[in-house]
This record gives sequence, structure tokens and C-alpha cells, in this order.
Amino acid sequence: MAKATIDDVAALAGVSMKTVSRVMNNEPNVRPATREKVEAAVAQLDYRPNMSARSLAGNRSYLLGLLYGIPSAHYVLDIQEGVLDICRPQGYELLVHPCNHQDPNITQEIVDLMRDKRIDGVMLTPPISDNMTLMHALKRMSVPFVRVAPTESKGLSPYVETNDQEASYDMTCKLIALGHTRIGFICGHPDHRAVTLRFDGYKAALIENDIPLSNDLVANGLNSFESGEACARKLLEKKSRPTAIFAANDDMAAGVMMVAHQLGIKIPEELSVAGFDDTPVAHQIWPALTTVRQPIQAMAKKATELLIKQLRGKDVQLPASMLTSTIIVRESTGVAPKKHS
Amino acid sequence: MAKATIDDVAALAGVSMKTVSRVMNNEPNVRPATREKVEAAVAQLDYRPNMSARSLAGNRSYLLGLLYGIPSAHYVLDIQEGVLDICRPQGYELLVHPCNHQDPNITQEIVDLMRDKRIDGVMLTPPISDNMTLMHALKRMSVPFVRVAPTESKGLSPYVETNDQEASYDMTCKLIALGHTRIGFICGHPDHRAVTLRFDGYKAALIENDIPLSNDLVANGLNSFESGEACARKLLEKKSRPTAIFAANDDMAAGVMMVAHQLGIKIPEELSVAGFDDTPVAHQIWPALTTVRQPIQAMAKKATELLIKQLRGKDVQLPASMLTSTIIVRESTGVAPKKHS
DNA sequence: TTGAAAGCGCTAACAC
DNA sequence: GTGTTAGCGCTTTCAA
Repeated sequence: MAKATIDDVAALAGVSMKTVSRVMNNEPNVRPATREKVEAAVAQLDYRPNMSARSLAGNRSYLLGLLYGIPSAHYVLDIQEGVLDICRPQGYELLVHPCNHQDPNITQEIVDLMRDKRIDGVMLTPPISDNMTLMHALKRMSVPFVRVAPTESKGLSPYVETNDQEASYDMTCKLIALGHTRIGFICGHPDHRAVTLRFDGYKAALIENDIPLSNDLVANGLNSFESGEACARKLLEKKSRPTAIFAANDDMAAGVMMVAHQLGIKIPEELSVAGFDDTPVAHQIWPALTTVRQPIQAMAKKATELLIKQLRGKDVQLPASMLTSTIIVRESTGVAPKKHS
Repeated sequence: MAKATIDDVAALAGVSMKTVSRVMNNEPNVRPATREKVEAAVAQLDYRPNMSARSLAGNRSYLLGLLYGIPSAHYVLDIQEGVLDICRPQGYELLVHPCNHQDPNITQEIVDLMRDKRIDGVMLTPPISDNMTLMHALKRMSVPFVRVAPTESKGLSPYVETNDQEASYDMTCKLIALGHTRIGFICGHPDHRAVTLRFDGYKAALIENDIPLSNDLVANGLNSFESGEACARKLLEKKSRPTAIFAANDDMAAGVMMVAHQLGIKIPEELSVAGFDDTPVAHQIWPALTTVRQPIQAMAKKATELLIKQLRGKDVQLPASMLTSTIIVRESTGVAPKKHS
């Protein structure tokens, strides 16, 4: 038996093609009895609308795009699953697009993708969610978009974010409460603004607790494990080294732990280490890493909802959504050592 | 200026629609001069074929599917990038579909996806690449598919694989060469056959070197970090414990290292540990893990090529491709300790 | 080597 | 509330 078309359904249900179309698209103005007849025919024929025909006639692709710049594999996969969970039931499919956010041609590449595939709407994840050039290009093409954890020009699109700054404030306070006063901080990649902002939470906590901010205790990382190692060396080889190091992400925190092991510094007895993200490595290294967990899938779901709402023309305003991260205390943090001998 | 259509291009080039179509699809039987005229018109109008119209008229979707069951985030992302690298330039797009391989409805779910989206061809990654029920369903629907690292019924489809067994044989030999004779092995999840086969390499190496295979030295893991910990406890709490442990993947190896640390067993002085996969955690834990690196992206690219070839009706035979993995020696392995006191 | 005509299966605009 | 009519922009078939 060949695949059923909308005509077959219409014939079987004894209605017109258009009525079937109305039922399939959940449009109003169909009498319940008619709707049921159509639904029965659909079920009987196992009818599936042909996406290509819909797209062609409706001048829409029913495709969403996901742009990611490899912050971390787990982050991306979590986002991906969150998006699919929401968009599939609503009839949208997802096109994923990895991109190198350093590539100067990134905007052109993405513009081409949007044009070629006629993508209906797109989600930008960090650090691409702060790429102004790209965003303006999308605006010019009238491609609706939603952003995850943007830090710039938030008025430009709907977005979702987490309370990163607050979480890093809380984490810093936690370290202070354990008696630490010399707390090192390893900043994130400057292009990845959302990570960078975590530094602000650290600073706020120090100020709040009357601890002077010292440049000697701050190092500039690049989000990678290797950069974490380099920063750790810089911080730990000082004569008066910190008793705790808070890194802006887990990879860098893992780098700190590696260096500490190599230098024979005991964690947490001699050095507390905290990270951010709760990637799998956080609980797989020894000792397990105290960190901050973000609701990544929840963010992705919320963002997808905002995007689809936008596509449907609802909510002309630009909604935003804030989700909360939570601190996960493990074995890498402990009370500050007594004044060192 | 509105989007150019094939008619616009035909008019500008002074040829028929069909000729433009021929040029766009790289069909033969177009005079070079004509081809150039058309290409000039395409460039001038910045013409992009409309996928939906193509799909509708051609009764193809130009969509490939990627089914994955979360073996590991990095694995999936690597595969994904490899596929995109090959399929995009050939005019195919990718639909990703995470699935739980334990779910009894998985076959129905995927069959529905294939029908709804009219997917032209699909790639199965482990452990789904061994799901016979699913494969038969795909055959019945005539959906072409390619498999990554299958272990069963290899004649059923084109596939790519790596020399896992040989690599684990080599790794075991390496440990033996370091003087180890009591070498523990942690098997992978029984549903994940490709991982399971790594055990065979271990066994072969023992036999080759006249070392008896002891059940006391083998533990059954489930691929997860936690299962690695459990197996490690089982192996290390014995009175006569192994001097080396080879785990069928990195996550389990990381579990072994965690337990060793907790038990105060020094790595590699008192215990060598080796893993498989070279996931990021392998070089982020301390001491860095000796492991096996698979050419994941290369496999994905090769598999995509095989799939597309199949879609184009070439190569009616079922080709297969074997890629080679390489051992990465890091700090977690060393010479066997002297007979223990 | 090229072209003309006929759809693919659906939605949009409007009529009833 | 429902139906009619025209395409959407391509590929296919077959003729020239």
C-alpha cells in the first residue's frame, strides 16, 4: 500500500482536503464531529503529512538551528536533548551546526546556512550568543533567534540565563566561611563572557567580607584544562600561595588539581579547589570536585519554547528567563589550613 | 529583491528550467558552454535551490539520521562532526536522534521517525548498531543504513569498525612487557558488544604469553565510572591483588584510579591502570591515563561516505572499512612492583 | 544535448 | 464551519 496523502484522508473522511489540513494543524473552526471523522481516517490510513510539501506550500521549513561553539561536549549534548524534547512534539526538527567562534567567516557561513536550509529560527549558545556581528546579520535576514546565557545587548532577542554570578558569589562565601582568606581565582576565556562574569561574583563576595582583592591571586585562563594548569602553576609557585582556588570552570579546576598533585600539595588539607559546571570530570577526579551545577537541559527547553513562541508570532515582547544553579559540595574543599609554617 | 527561483536563473541564462536543474545536480549531457552560462546566472542571482521543492518533486528528503545511545558525549559529538563534514557538501542534512537503547519501544520510535521525516538513510552507532530488531524493521521499510562498530550480522549493511581487539591485545602485551603477570580486566557493558570484544584481545595476549586466565582477575563492568569503582573494589580488596588493571573504557579506568587513591595504593608504583577511548578525562586525571585512541571522526566520515554511496545506488555490494586505533602511553602505567612483601 | 508539460502534497486566499 | 482553486519550486518523463 502506497503512502497515504491528504487527498486519501479527505476522501475516506468524506470532507475536503482543506478540512483535513485544518485538523492536522490544530486550527479552530472545525466541528468536533468532523474533527473526529478526520482523525479516524488519519489513524486508519496511518497518514503522515509530507514535510516537504508542507514546507513548500507554507513557505516555512519547520527546521530550527542550533549553533554551538564546543564549550564542552556535555554541554552541547545536554542542550541538544533539551531542544529536541520540546521541538519534536511541536513539529519542528533540529539542524545542528558546530562552529568555530574564532573563525572570521563564521557570520557568512551561518548566513549561508540559514538561506540554504531556510531555517525558521535559531538558537545561539555561548560564546556565539554574544556575537554581535552575527546577531545583526540574523536581524537583517529576519531570522528569529533565541540566546542562551548572553551577556550583551540582551534586548536584542529572547534569552535564558542562570544566576552564575550569584552562584560564584555563594561559592566564594562558602570558601570564606571555611576560613579561607587567600582565595585564588582563575578567570574564563575572555570571549566567553558568561564565564567571565563569574569573576564578578567572586569579587563581590570578597568585598562583602572585607577581604582585599589581590591581583596576585587572580589568573587569566582560557577555559581549557591546560590553561588551568598554567594558571595553577602561576598561583601555587608563589611564596605565599592561596589556600583555596576557585576556577571559573571544571576543566581548569581539574588542571589545578593536576598541578597540586605534581607539586605534592594535598587537597583539601593544604589547598581547597572549586570548579564550575559539574561536568562528569568533576566527580571522576580525585578528590571529587566541589562545583556548581547548571540546569542546562532546562535552559535549552525554556529557550526552545521562547523560540517557537516567537515563530508563531506570539509574545511580541522579548521574554527572558532566569534559572538557578546549585552548589555541589564534594571532597576538594575543606577548612583552611592553620597559618602555614 | 525576492529570492531567485530556478525560473529566474533559466530566464537569465536563456535556457530551460530543466537545463538549470541539470547543472545544479551535476548531471551529464550539458554542453560546457551552457553549463558556464547557467553557473554565471546562478552566481549573479545568488540562487539557492529550495530544499523543500526538491524533496517534494524528487521524492527524497536529503536528510540523514544519526541514532545514538549516549555511549559518551565526546563520542557522539565527534561522530556528529564527522558526519556533517561529509554530508553537508554533498547536499545532505543531518537529523540527530538520541535514544535509550534499553527502551522497548525504541524500534517503533525510530520507525516513526523515519516515516515522519522521510529520512533517506541512517547511521547507527553502538550499541544500537547491534539492535537486530531495529535493523530488520529498517530493512522492511527499505531505509538504507550504515553501522559504526557492529559486531553482529555484519553482512546486513555497510559498516566501519576499528581494530579494538588488536589494540587491547597490544595494550595487554605492553603491560606484560612491563613485568605484569597478574593483570586485572574490567569488561564493558554486555549490551555494548564492541566494548565487550576488547576482552578477547586481553585473553589472546595472556594465552600468547602463557599466563593463565583467572576469573579472580576479571570483573564485569557497565561502562560507567561507578561500575568501574565497584569492579576495582572487588579486584583490589583481594589478598593477592593484581599489579595492573586494564579497563575496557576510560570511565571505568577512572573509577579504578579513584578507588586506588582511596585505598592508598600508589599509581603506577603499586598498580598500573590502562583504559580505552582516550576521552578527555584520560589526560585530566592524575596520574594521566594510558589508553587507546580511536579515530572516531574518521570512522564517522567513512561511514557517511558509505551511506551516501548507498543512497546514490552505487556499490551494490556491502562495503566495510577498518580503521586503526593507537595506544597512548601516559603516567598511569609502569613496571610491575617487586614481589609484594 | 535540450525543452515542454505534468505533477509531487500541501497551504493560502477566498468563496460559500 | 467548510470547500474551491491556485500555486509553492522543483524533478520527472518523454519528446524533439
